[in-house]
Amino acid sequence: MTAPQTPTAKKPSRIQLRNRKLILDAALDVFSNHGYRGATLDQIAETSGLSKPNILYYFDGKEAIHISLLNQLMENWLDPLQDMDPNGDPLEEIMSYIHRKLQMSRDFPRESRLFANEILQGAPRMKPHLESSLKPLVDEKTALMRRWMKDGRLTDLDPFHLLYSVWATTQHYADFEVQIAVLSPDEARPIEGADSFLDLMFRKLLTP
Amino acid sequence: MTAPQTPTAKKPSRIQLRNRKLILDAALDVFSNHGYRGATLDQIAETSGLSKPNILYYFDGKEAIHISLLNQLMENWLDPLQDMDPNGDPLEEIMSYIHRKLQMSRDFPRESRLFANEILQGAPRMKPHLESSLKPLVDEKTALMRRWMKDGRLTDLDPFHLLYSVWATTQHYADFEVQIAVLSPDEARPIEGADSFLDLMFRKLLTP
DNA sequence: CTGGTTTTTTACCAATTGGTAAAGTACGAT
DNA sequence: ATCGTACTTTACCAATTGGTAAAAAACCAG
Repeated sequence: MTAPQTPTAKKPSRIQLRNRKLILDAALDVFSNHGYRGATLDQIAETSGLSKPNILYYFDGKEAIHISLLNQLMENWLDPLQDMDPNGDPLEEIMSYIHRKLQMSRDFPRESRLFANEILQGAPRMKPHLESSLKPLVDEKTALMRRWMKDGRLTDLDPFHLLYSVWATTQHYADFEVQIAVLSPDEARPIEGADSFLDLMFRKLLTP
Repeated sequence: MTAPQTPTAKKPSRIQLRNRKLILDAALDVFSNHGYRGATLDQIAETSGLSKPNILYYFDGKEAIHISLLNQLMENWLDPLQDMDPNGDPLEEIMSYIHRKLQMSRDFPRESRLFANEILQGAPRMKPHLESSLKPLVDEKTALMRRWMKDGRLTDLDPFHLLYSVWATTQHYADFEVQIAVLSPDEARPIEGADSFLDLMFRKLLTP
């Protein structure tokens, strides 16, 4: 038999587990900073501390690494929206979604930028995922919001644009971090300020 | 004397004018879709209809083309903010800024993505510009907004985060166009909907 | 310790990429 | 028409990039 390549083997060895993690972490660094085409295997090799052929022993190629990262990302990315609870209080459900999204921009900026890069460049490797995973979830949650609105428990709004504006404002702090760092007053902690600003903004929007 | 290279000559000929425009337009296409490192001179050559050496006759290299685009971009980009009038009505000044920004996302999505790509990748070629051009302007306009707030003519808010949220929500429609196209109901015209949604959102935010 | 398996290194490619030299072609003022 | 200049093409590089073959080293069950 040939090498394990993609998760082929039943029992990934200790070494395999460690090295895959090393590679994916380095790749996340590189891809999120340069985009797919701007990233090189040599950079990933150097960042991970492994040799290039060694990296290709664990992954089928550059694209396979990228796809692996995107798959991994998609799972965590959808979590907060998934958690929006039909039985909760509408306003508070949405507000807590917003806060979680902002937290993710703070804690996982590389992931946010990886995603932004992929979408910016036309989502060549992720469009199928968007259609198969994200769209159904968004359809479900926009329907939920519409029900809340019809029942008079939430201000009437286009739920799609509401989602877009949440994504835009929260992810902005990760994706445009450099710009924000240049512009914000030196003593400011942008994300902290964003938390209370966005809370105010969306509360006003969602309250009659 | 050697070739004109960078705007060296006093009188750019008709041909020079046409070809420079061809090149920059093609380069805008390519850079905005693939980012700096992902773009190739060959792609720009093919898109523009000129040969690669011919392109290098008009520009000093790949980087020079990119820089030229960014410079050009910066001018138009700052216009709407520049136009925010200290003598106008605060609420209407800000609202019309928002609408102009959204219009630009609709009419110049490539420019928006070029900018987003550059910032996402750490603004290696634009950070100086951000500091020298954008920052002073932002400082001026945030000061203006603060004056409006102190005079009780505008709701009290952090003017930086207000700006960030305007940029985020408007540019999102250009930068994440693919995602929005996948998610939005087939018959929807996203940007039209955005116009009234953002109008409502920011009016509510800026009104007591 | 030993023999097979997994992991890593060494030594390479072929293709692509940004860029150049120099010869050839078109232009436009006289 | 013609001559100097501006423009374009042809024919190349050298460096980088994704990827491979195969030997060498490390690992580990018995």
